[in-house]
Amino acid sequence: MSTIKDVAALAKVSPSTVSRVLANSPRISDETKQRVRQALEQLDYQPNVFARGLVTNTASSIGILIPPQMTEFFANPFFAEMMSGVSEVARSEGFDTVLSTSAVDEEDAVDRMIRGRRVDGLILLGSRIRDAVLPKVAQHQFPSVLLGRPAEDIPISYVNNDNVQAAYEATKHLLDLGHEKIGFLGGSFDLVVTRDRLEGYRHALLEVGIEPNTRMEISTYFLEQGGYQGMMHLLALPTRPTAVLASDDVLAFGAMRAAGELGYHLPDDLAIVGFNDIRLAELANPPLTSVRVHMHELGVGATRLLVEQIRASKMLKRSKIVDFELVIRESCGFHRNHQTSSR
Amino acid sequence: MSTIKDVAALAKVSPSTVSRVLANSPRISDETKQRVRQALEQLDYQPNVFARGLVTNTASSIGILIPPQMTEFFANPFFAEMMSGVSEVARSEGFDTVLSTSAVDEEDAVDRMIRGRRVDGLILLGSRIRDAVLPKVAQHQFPSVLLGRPAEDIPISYVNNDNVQAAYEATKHLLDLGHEKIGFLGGSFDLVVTRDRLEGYRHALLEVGIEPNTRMEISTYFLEQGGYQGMMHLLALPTRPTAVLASDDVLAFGAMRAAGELGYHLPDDLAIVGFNDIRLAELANPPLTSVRVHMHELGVGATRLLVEQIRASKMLKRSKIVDFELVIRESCGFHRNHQTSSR
DNA sequence: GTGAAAGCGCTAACAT
DNA sequence: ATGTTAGCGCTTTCAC
Repeated sequence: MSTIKDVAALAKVSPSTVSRVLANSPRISDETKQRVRQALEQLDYQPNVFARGLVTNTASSIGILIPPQMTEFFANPFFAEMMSGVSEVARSEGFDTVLSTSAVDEEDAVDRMIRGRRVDGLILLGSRIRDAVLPKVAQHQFPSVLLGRPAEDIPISYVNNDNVQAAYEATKHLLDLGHEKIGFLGGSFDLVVTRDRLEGYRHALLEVGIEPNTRMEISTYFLEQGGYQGMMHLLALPTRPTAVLASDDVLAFGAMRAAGELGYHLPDDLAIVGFNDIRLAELANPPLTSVRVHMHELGVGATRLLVEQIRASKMLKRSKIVDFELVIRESCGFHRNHQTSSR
Repeated sequence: MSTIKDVAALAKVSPSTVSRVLANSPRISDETKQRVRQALEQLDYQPNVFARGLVTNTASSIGILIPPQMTEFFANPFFAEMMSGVSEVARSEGFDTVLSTSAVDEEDAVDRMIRGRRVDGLILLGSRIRDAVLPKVAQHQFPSVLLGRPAEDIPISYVNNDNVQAAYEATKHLLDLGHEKIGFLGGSFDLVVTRDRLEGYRHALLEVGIEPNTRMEISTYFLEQGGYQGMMHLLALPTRPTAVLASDDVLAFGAMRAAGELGYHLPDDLAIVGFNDIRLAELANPPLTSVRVHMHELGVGATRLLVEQIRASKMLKRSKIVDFELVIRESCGFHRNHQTSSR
């Protein structure tokens, strides 16, 4: 393993000169650069990231903070697509991507990442009410981007969908189809995304004079199994919903399975709308109407915002709202046209 | 940001004593430990990973090398589940997980990771014929585990399924159902996994006296769209297959979509078997028969093997074959029983 | 335009 | 049981 000294010796210059060539300093003569580069090549030199990091205080890597509860992170195609966007931008900007899964103590994980200087910036997933991580990064003024939006007024950059409006439009679609008993199937009510979608859902109902019924609003865990259980719950109600807005396609799939097992037929007996429009939504039986949120673009946008902050070496408060579209398929009636409503 | 010196000053000891307390050295008196720990706490000390890494030459992190072609990495639930296994073990063993996506030059990425000391070990994905990365890690004697098996005889640890046997059994199942024209839908023929599954498929055919027909063996890209195109190809053949073995559930989904669009009805007109048994296989229409490969366990096994090598600080040649099961569902006939055949 | 020297924060001999 | 010292490999003043 050759060091900068070895290169220097071979090129008959000092280590500092090699370092300058590495940084492509304009103050080094072309001739010397040539010679050093050749030595670099010959010794197949690779800089030691620790030595470099120790002096520059940068890690050339960004962290993805996966909340402890989010075991579903890896299971959900939503996150996978988002990650592909993150990874794409990170790589092209010269950053590695570090996954931080903090089983137990999330705050501790943040500390390790930030203060241990392991990463230069953080992408935060899934904000919740009274989130402890957000104030922490804000306090440290650590470059960070939230995927979602902060619940409280915390100065942090974020990339989000307009979830209130999206849920509003999706619910409106169900109302337009004549449904009056519409259920809501979401993740934890502590999650901002759940709250926002619930708000949009309620708003649509109220607008046409339907009083939201909390019995119809189910909070469950973000997995197929959660959707299954939630749907069983909804269908057991004295007056069951004829339509359901699921806050995630995977929940919708679970709901469809529950409905199927009990002999309900979609879309005749029951309409279902999902969220995220993962690739398999189209392949479900029947194909699932879903709100497309452009997951890849969310990841790209978040990472761009993050890199910008890292370059400026400070926390910025910026935000970006990514478009959505309601993709209408057979799961809530045979409107064959791929009608979209965007903003 | 407090350093070890600050802690030392506060606790009125030397930096080395603090370092020893951090490492929980038995040679430090309980009294001193107490005092140092209090100082640690008070200053909210976090070790600088670079300084530590520079001297210990360890990164406390493992890398996942995602091959350039594998854009499908993130899109495929297979990898997501595998990652959850990796991440689980890594975290519990005190390692961070670094994702390395090398758009262009994979060998270069390996160099950066290995020689830049960015990670202590590597998990390699998707080996292919004449893979350039494998010899490289072997030459460096760098702790690594391949997910799959090496094509050539390269001394490297790996975790794999018995893909030959799995494809054999899956094909046998189709033969037993009376099919004689069976197509194969796989990824690149350069991939060892494709070759192995193709071998098992051919073996099953030959065993009952059917000569494999290369026209029936399609190589496509590992996405739903690839499965769709491949299936279109197969169905356009003069004598179309009545059954298809897909080397991935996502391919199978694409194949199902193609069949559906052309008006074929599963399982009457066409039987399909997939690979991996991702969660959504059960939810497809009809539910997809698939070879369950225990993706999570593959990730766990690979990471355990890797950590072992890192601890031994050398490359080991060990391997582990993870069981598979053929999970029979409606996509190839109504054998309702969840019959499994394992080895 | 290039070299010498200091120092980033930590660990690990080597002392005592 | 604890302190002193050197040094990991690099960047960056400060000289010249």
